[in-house]
Amino acid sequence: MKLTSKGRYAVMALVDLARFDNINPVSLRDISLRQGISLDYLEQIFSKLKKNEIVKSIRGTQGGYVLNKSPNDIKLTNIFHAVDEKVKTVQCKKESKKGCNGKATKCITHNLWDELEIHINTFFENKSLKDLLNNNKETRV
Amino acid sequence: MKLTSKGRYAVMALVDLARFDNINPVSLRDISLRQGISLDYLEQIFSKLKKNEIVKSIRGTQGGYVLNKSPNDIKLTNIFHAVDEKVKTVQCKKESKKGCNGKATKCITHNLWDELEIHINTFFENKSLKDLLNNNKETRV
DNA sequence: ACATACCTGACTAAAATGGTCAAGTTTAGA
DNA sequence: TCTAAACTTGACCATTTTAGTCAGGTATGT
Repeated sequence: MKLTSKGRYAVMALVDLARFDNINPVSLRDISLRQGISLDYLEQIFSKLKKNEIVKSIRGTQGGYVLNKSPNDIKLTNIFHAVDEKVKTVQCKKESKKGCNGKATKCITHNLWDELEIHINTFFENKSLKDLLNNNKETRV
Repeated sequence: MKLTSKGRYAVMALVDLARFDNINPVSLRDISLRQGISLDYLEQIFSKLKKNEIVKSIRGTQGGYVLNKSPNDIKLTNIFHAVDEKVKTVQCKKESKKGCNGKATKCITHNLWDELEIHINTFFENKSLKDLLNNNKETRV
């Protein structure tokens, strides 16, 4: 079980964005430089964040991205969902013969994964961008 | 973020084993049939479970595997650890220029992943095989 | 007009995943 | 003692996912 870097980058980029978007939109180029994330990759990520209305884009010179909601209203759940970083515990193959369906034992551990999923999602639902901002204020240069 | 089927199979197999090992050792062939898991794959998994002293093996005809501890003492943490199903949230590349080390911002989200890891591991540490057994008694045929 | 910045989609190398296959060794029981 | 059941080990492999890169765009402020 692991967290992919796409989800990680999304969070890092948004925290970065949240810090700097007070006055002007923030360009991906700046985020790329500050966070050490490939610009091309960032573009993919922000495309998804935009589709999910987490950020707004402003084109042209001096353009960039801006948060579309207050940091307090952007939960980690939203971010991960936007970039397809799902908490997949188990897919008991939907139509399969084996696994959850066919057998008498019926995927003994089914309940377990449900519980785990809830456990993790609760964590993400209770964390917002704002929490991360506060958390890191002292490390700001 | 996802749970691999290796970890899932390990748990399923051990629950199965725990149910049937009262008198005789349980052969992987039986588990394979009951749970619909490839025998060859089970062998890989049990090899690791044995190295981690979660099960014992008995060779020869009528041989098989037996739990090495009481179900109450086998936590999910132990199982996942045995089959290398780690909760990896983030590796801030150890010696890397980018990411956590070089930059002034210093991996803004570091604390977050630590918290998450603790959150998940707590869940696994508090779940034992016995919990799963009780949980599923009613579904037993 | 032109540089800056967003936008889009195709492509790809490398790693992880989810196994299979082959060739054993050990031991109970006929 | 012979043999079949069962564990043991390690190599191998196809597919999928990941983590990007590349190559083109399009929009817009100055």
